[in-house]
This record gives sequence, structure tokens and C-alpha cells, in this order.
Amino acid sequence: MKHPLRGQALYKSVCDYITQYILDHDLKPGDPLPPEGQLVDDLGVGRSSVREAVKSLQSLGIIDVRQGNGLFVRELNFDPMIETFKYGMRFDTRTVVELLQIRIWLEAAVIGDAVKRIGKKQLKAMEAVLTTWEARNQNGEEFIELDEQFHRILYSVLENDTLMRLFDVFWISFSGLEIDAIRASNPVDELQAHRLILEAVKTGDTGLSRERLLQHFEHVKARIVQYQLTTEAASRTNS
Amino acid sequence: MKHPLRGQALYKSVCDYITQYILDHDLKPGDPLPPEGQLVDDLGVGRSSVREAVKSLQSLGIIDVRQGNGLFVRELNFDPMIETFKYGMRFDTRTVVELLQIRIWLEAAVIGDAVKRIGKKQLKAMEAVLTTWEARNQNGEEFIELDEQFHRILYSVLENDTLMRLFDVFWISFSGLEIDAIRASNPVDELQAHRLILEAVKTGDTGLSRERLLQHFEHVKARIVQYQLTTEAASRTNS
DNA sequence: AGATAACAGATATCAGATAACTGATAGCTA
DNA sequence: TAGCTATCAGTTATCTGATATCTGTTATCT
Repeated sequence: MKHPLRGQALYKSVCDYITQYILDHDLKPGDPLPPEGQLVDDLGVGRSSVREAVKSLQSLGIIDVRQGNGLFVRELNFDPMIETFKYGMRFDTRTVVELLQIRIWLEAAVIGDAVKRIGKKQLKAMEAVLTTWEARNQNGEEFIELDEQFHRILYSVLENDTLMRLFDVFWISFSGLEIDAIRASNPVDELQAHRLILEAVKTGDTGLSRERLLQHFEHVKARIVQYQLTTEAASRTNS
Repeated sequence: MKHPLRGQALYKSVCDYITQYILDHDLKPGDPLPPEGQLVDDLGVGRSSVREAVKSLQSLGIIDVRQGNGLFVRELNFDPMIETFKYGMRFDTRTVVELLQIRIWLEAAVIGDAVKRIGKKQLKAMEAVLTTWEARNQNGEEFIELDEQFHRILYSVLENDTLMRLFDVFWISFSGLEIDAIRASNPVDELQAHRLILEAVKTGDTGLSRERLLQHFEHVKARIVQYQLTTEAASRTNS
């Protein structure tokens, strides 16, 4: 009776109160929020409602809950997106290919601006990554993180945090996926493809860079589509 | 004592159980899940733990809670992403520009493939949108949704649901934003820009299409950056 | 037959109690 | 004195039982 609040779910109202509290008090990431008990008193609602609101905001990556310590404002992050994709990609395989296609489009689009802005420092760092890569190949070690680093350095010059976080989403979503098709690729070919890209970037030729990037991704895409077909065939025989 | 479960938070374990339940039982969107009470019995945990898990999954857009009815599997959606952006864009204005830039890159990338695939049917639909747009301009009515429709038709030929949902995220995030700078744009110029894009798309010239799209977005971006500067100046004088 | 009222099942919320965790402080030991 | 340990206050985690509200169904009345 005390809390109809436009028929909205009570926990939702508590969510709104907390987010508004953050904005009103101009709290920055890491700053503490009032403890559960005080929120209960201030709002005059039950503990469950506050806890459900807290859990909801935690899932959305807005606040950080540290047991025995308190509630804290969290830095803007894309963790909920990662969770969604991780789940969604297990749910249906179509999403995997669609998401990869989006990554391809996006990388093809940004590489033009990246090549224009890139400096010696970044080129040197990318060289170093490839050198490490080669050493690892000879020892038969993992190299996925180096692949990620290579692209990360390239796009860091765009100075767009949101873009970098979006790429994180792609990387984490795909790495969480148990598609051996990605890892099972020929390490030598993989390295060579990146060498070609770096060469093109060095010359400052945006068109050539984009072309080689696309060529590299076509192979990745082909492998995943192949994997998709085999697993779908397998699931059909099971059912 | 009964539920250490690798030291993981109990509600998190319940989350995992539910998602695993969906996958194991091959439940499709709309299918019902066991009610709260049964989950409590099956797992041997308290009601709060189940409720918190349910709230968490609801925030992540994985399940749908209908009061007095039950829990249901939800279709894969990007709602958590929308929430994150809506909050993030209020949190700091830098995100707004970064997000717009990402949209620009993405649209510039996909328009090439879209032009290649587009058919008469879509071109006709886009014509119709522009005709309606002109009529609305003469009556001084809103046209944002027509802008959205225009782009939506153009990219629908790519047959990438995930991409369309991502564009939804952009549109909803921006429309939730109270930046009059977007709406305050000159309706005539806005319409003309889209006319030019459509003309280029009709000729099948990918380069020209991309060029005109970018030109259109440059104006939008300039307006938002302008708005950003004025509001930041205002907030400085306040503090 | 159609409208209405009662009912069962489900989620929403509340309030209080106990357990577990964290960081800091005080005290003990070498 | 330096370093380790025990304790304590504050906070979140979890459980429990009771009440309220919502929804769809069924039974009843007109």
C-alpha cells in the first residue's frame, strides 16, 4: 500500500533509486554505496527487495558487491553482454557466425582509420608480438592471446574505449566457446597472415590492409561454418 | 555446510543450474521453467537464493518472469546491453560519441555488402519511407522513426539478425538520450541527405554510397560533439 | 450461454535470525 | 621492536515463515 509507485515492481524502483543515487552524488568507480541495511531503512522496503535490486545491478555490471565489505560503484563494463553472448552462442550456433561477421565488418571498417593514425611505437610493438608468436610456434605453444594483442595494439590508436571493450566482448565470447576449429588452425598460416597484414599497415596502404585483413578472416569464417555444419549433422543423428 | 560448491556464491550456482537446465532439456523461447518452489525443493536451498538467481537471469535477459504465472525461457536479446549503454551514456558523455563512432564505422562497413544484395523490393520500400518523410516535414511532424526504418530496410538484406539487434541497441540508446541536438537538426537537410544516399544505392556504386553515408553521419557527429562541449562547459560553471 | 465470483497456483514482499566474510585493531610472541 | 595471531565490528549471504498480489481456471449464478 505504501509503495505502488506506478505499478512498477518494487525491486525495480530500488534499482532506479540506486542508479539515481550514483548520478546525484556524482560517485566515481570504486566509491562506496550505502550498505544494504541503510538502503532498507532509507527506502522503507524489505531486505529481499534491496537484495534483489542489488543482484540485478550486479548482473548489469553497474555495482560491485564485496561480501563483508560493502557495495561499490563499478567502472562501465560490458560483462553482461559477454554473459549474454556466452549463453546465446551455446543456445544457437547461428549467432556465432553472425557475431563473427559483425566483427569482420567492424574490423574492416576501423582498420582504415587505424592505419592513418598508427605510429612507430605501435608498429614496433606489433613486430614484437609476431616475434614472440614465431618462437611459440616452434615450441608448439598457444598463441591466441598474441592474436588478440596484435589486433588490440592496432586499434588502440583510435582512442575509443567503447570500441576496445566491444572487441573484448568478441574475444571473450569466442574464447569461451569450445570450438576447436579455431585453435586447430595451422599456426604457421595464422602467423603468416598477420605478417602480411603488418606489412600492408607499414606501407600505409589502407586498401591493401583491409584486403589482407578480410582475406585472413575469410579463412576463420570458413572454418567455423565448417564446424557448424558438422555439429548440426551430428545433433540431427542424435535426435 | 551443505553447499560449499567450490566456494562459489550460492545464488550463482543456482543461476548455473537454471541455464544448464534450459540447455539440457532443450527448452525453446517461451517454454516454462519449474516454479520457484520446485527449484527450492530440488536444489535444497532457500527461497532468497532462488529469487536472487532469478532476478540475475532476468537482468541478463535469459529468462522472463511473469507474476502469478511462472518463469519462462526468453528469446536471445540485447536488453542488458541497452541497459548498460543507457546508464553508461548518462554516466559520462564521452561514451555517447564513442558509441556513435562505432555505429558510423559499422554502417560504413556493411553498406557495401548491402548495396550488392539490395533488390527492387527494398528500394521501393525506401522510396516510400522518404515520401512519407517529406509529407511529415511539411506538417512539422516527427521523423526519427522513419530515419530508423530507412536504415533498417537497407541492412535487412544482409540477413544477420544479430546485426539488426545491435542496431536496435544503438537506436534505443540514442533515443533514450535527451539530446535535443539530434532532433533539432534541420528536417529538410536530414531528408535530403537520405535522398542522396538512396540515389547512390540505386546506382549500385558502393563507394559513392559509403561516401554519402559518412557525409551524413559527419553532420550528426558534429552536432553531438557541439552539444557535448556546451554541456561540459555548463557543468563546470555549476561545480 | 454469458457474466461473475471463488479458488488454486505462482510470484512479490516483508521481517527477523543466523552464518560467513573482510578489514582493522589490539595483543601476544620471539 | 618486528611479525604473527586472535578478536571484534561492520557487512553481506542465506534461511525461514508469514502475508500480499497477481493470473488463469473453475464453479456458480442469472
